[in-house]
Amino acid sequence: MTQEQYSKYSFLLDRTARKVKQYAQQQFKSGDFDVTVDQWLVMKNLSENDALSQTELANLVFKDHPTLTRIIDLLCKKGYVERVPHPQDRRSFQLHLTETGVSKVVSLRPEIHNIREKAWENLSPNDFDEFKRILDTIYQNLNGESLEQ
Amino acid sequence: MTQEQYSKYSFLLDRTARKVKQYAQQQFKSGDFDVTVDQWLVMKNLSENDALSQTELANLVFKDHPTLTRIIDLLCKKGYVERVPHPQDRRSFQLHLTETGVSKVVSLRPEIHNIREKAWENLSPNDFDEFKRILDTIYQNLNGESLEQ
DNA sequence: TACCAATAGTTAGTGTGACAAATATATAAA
DNA sequence: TTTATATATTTGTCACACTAACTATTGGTA
Repeated sequence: MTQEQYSKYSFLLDRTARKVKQYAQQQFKSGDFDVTVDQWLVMKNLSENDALSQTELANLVFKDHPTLTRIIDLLCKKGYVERVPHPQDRRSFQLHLTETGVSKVVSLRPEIHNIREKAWENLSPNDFDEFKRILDTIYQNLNGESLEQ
Repeated sequence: MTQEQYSKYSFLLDRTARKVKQYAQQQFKSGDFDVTVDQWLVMKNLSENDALSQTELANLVFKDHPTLTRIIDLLCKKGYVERVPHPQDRRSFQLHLTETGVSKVVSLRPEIHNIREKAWENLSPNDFDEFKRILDTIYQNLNGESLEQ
């Protein structure tokens, strides 16, 4: 394997990830879901874990704080999420889905599963295992680098 | 494999791709490369194919036209790329690297290979083949969908 | 108590990605 | 020639990623 190849694999990874996101976003749009792919990810996690702080949620979805702040802003505007002041710590909020937000998650969940399925056609169960193992290896190779410096 | 899993794999793919890009960008920054990861991709392709039009280049790097226009704008400002009017077609340009751009590519190429290599540690040659096959399968599953509608 | 470091979250700036619409030019058809 | 259609690029808008800088608050420590 020549060094040149490493850049090609990085490119391929980026290209495919963008395609997967773009495809999902197009389907979200044509289905009038009223949320983006990333907004959905946030709502889904909130539906499974109530009263998270923004920092806890950011760690769950692997987004940085400024990005999450804006996504939460948008979801609040849309009426799907509320920031509730933390009873003890005035710096932080407890996030939770509104009634509207909960029913949105319930109604979208099965549709989104169908959309996500499309990407994984023509792959075997073993392929999924391999794929996950390789992605995790790559992630770990690059993670924690900042601690070593 | 339950339906729920498909979303998890999509998430894992997105997370890893972002990590790979973020790691490279951090290294670019700490090395004072004066270009971003995507700007580098564009310059590398221009160094291998001179006098491309923006459309041809966009197809090579899988970016849409507005995105490429803005990346080229930035590279022109930095003095690495020039737009030369096409001799026959006044709508389009022939892109080429300036002298400065060429020497930038020459000097950065080996450093970037080292950076890219880091992501692929602890993986076997067979893993690379599998990874490429799976990524290509996913891409093809979602590509051309717009033609079928 | 007063100070100080750490933490939670926001804001600002830049770059990128996707999409729609606009402009200019080229090419083909009537 | 005029019209219609296609192509190349740009502009505008919204969303997301990352960095750096900032505010407010907390908690420990002198």
